[in-house]
Amino acid sequence: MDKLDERKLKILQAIIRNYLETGEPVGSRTISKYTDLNLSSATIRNEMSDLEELGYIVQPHTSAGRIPSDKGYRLYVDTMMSDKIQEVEDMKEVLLEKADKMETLLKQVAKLLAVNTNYATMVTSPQYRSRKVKFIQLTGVDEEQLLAIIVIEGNIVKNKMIDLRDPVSAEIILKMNLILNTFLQGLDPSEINLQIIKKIRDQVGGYFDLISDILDEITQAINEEEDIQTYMSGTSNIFKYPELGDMQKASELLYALEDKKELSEFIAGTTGVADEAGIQVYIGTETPMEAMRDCSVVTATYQIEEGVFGKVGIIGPKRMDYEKVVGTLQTLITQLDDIFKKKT
Amino acid sequence: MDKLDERKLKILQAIIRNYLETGEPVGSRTISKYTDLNLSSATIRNEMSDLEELGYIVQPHTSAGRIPSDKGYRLYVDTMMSDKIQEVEDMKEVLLEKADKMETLLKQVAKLLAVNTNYATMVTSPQYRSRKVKFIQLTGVDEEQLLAIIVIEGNIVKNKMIDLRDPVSAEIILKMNLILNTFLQGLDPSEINLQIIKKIRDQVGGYFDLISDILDEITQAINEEEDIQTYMSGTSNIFKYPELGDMQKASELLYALEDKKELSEFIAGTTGVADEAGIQVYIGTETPMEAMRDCSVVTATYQIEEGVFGKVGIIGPKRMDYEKVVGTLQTLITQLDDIFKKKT
DNA sequence: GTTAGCACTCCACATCATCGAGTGCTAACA
DNA sequence: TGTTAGCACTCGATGATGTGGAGTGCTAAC
Repeated sequence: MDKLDERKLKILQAIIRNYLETGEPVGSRTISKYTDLNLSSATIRNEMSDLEELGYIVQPHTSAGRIPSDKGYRLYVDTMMSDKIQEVEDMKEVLLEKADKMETLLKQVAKLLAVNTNYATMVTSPQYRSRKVKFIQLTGVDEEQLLAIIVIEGNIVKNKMIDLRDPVSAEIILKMNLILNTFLQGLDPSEINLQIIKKIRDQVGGYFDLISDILDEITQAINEEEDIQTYMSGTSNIFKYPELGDMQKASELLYALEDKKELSEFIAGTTGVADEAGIQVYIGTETPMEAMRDCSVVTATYQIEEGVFGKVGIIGPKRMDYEKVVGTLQTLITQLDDIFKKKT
Repeated sequence: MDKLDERKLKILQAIIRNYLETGEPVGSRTISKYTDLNLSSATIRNEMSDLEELGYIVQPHTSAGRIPSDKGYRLYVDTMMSDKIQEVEDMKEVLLEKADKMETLLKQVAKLLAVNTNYATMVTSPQYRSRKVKFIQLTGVDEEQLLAIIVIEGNIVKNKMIDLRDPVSAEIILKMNLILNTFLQGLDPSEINLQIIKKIRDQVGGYFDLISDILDEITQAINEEEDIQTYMSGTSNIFKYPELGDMQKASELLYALEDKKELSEFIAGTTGVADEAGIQVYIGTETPMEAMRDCSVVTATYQIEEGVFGKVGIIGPKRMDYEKVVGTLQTLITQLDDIFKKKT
């Protein structure tokens, strides 16, 4: 039913392109000149009337030009976007310079993207699927404290300080190290059950309180909500787009962006992989967040290693430059891949 | 020269109080009714005229009421603020619940403050003055990687992964541990010089490359810009205050807030302790940041232990409720103190 | 099927008048 | 000398009004 003929497609594309650039409703005369169709404005008007009836464009009010509807944008990003390869400056170098630490790297990514695109960006820290203990190390720091280092599969390192009720000798610590590693290696938290705890206790012989403390801390460290951090940047960019910029909307939107929880859940949860590069586009009401009804969100997935991945999201007005955003994300993901591969 | 008599003070106070509440210029008639001075509006007008001449209040335009100037606010917070003790709900419990980790705790603090005050808040992570190595531990993770754990005075734990060019035996690792600790304990990075490196090398005998790698990572870990994190919350609150809320100003301000670097430098650098509780108030142009000329900033210092402290800042409109903010910060600081004391 | 022409719509913008809060000043009063 | 009532004046905020222009839809001619 929605079959659009060649000409309608061309006109729709022209409308969208133009609107993306100017942000103002586009009229029939503009299109008549803008395209190479050599049609008069009147003809265009007829076609536009059809396109409106089909729901691809809307009129903000009678006697204004047309702007794309969500449906129109959708068609555009799905089928009409030109794959112009982005000549984004090589981001890798900028990134590597600062890549001493994952956290810094991700912050840097968010910032870089924000500066490059002029939209708001967010990056979530990688989520680790596996939570198997790879390695545990207890070390006496001083008389009162024990440092527990837990390495989880994927080389995530966690440390916990454990308060000692009574001093513990170096031998005991060594012994515990051995025993803990023997029993816990390769387990994930759900597998650390009473039986295992009992075995450990038997082996150590005594120090019940201490063992409980230690095991508590270890399981806590592993489970630790794998604090999906979200790093944002460029939120103030939304002021650059008048259609988001009236007090009301801007404040709502910023408020929503600030509530990182909901947002990151949405972005992290964008599982359906739409695109070979894992890039997904959400237009207007396609996002689950009310405050974003006038926005579009583009997400991408970066992967650190098998099963360890995080998300990158760009939030902008519906009339965002999808080509550029998608292109930039593509190169970014590629370059991140390179970085992580080298690091491993 | 600026001696204000009792009556002028009372009037100024009334003006400020009123303006803090309403946010609108206050006229003479209002004051005449609002105060218990029993003076007619005409008299008030004369006094107001004087106050204006002295620079404590200004008129946005002829035939509008007066609003306090920065100087007026300053006088107010310095001498006229009532010390009404804030009956802030006990924040301790809320905080302790989540206080498993410093980072989470601080984020929580920022959020709590933002919700409580309806202003924008920021919290900087504690800064450690001393950088002395307390303790180093190398552990082989697998054939290719070595985990270095560095504990710095104040029990800051850092870890670094070190790629191994060739496998290293457990004995060697043990030996290195011993040697590294012998030579590096109690030193800060500036003291790790060539001489010491040479000594270490001599002792280990061989493994030159590895030792360089390890020492590199260690010094890097210690120096690591002690990433003064800043956690912000409630930035969208600024929309609640119309005087900050016009596009232009709001966007500037948000932009400035986003540039955490400058902001946190300012807030972290607020060294002069003005108040017995370490609370400082910056009004309007007293802040070093241009974008904040219409804002006030209140900062406080929390201390974790001797020499380890961080900052809390509240950013709001000049007509912020100073009493409440200062009060809230005071209780917050007290409660944080309690929390940290208990933890130690 | 396409186009020129035309009446019509509606927003954006500027102009204008009005209203009211608040001032400064003067003159009278205690 | 300090206080007050009265009054003219200022100036922003608000709303009504008018005008111009961009753009549409429709009709009739090509």
